[in-house]
Amino acid sequence: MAAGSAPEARGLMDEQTFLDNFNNLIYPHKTYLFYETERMQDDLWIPLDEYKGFLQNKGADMGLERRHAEPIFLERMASWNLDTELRYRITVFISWSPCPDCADELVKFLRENRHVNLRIFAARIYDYLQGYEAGLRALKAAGAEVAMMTFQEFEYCWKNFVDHQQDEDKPFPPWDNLDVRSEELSQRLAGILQNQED
DNA sequence: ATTTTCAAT
Repeated sequence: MAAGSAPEARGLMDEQTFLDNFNNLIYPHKTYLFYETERMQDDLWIPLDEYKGFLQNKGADMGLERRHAEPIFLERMASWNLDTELRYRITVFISWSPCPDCADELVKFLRENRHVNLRIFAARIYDYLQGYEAGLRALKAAGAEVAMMTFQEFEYCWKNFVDHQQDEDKPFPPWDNLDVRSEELSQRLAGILQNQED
């Protein structure tokens, strides 16, 4: 894609939207999801830039049907018609971890698409709905990697999915207590994933 | 240990 095209067309998010929605200390009422795709070739993962970008959940505003970010992503992925003879790795960075229903949908996708590996990094744990722990465990059991975003992932997204306009080398500005919160959430997630009861 | 949770008021 041309370097001069609009940020949105290149799959880039503006800086403030990123900082406002991926901050792991606050509780926004919306979800953003970055995704990128790689294909296995000669034992190496080759990035496929045409399958890289981001999306947001759809709200009840404008009379639209409410949809979580994950079904929108699954629909977008289905439209790619990835070659079942090849091996793909899709990495998702999502501001809220999948709810139980979305986890189930992702699990179903993984069962039906064995040629796709899925890695999910979440900024925060969405624990509002009953059964969220079982949903996360089901994702892991289906072969997905599930982890919390740490400084490394926040910085990665900043560099790879955020539009910095003139200042391409603008460093990621971490918020206070990013690391402390990330560590807390990682410990919580580890406990959830290790727990056997469903 | 903590909570504001893919809104609605």
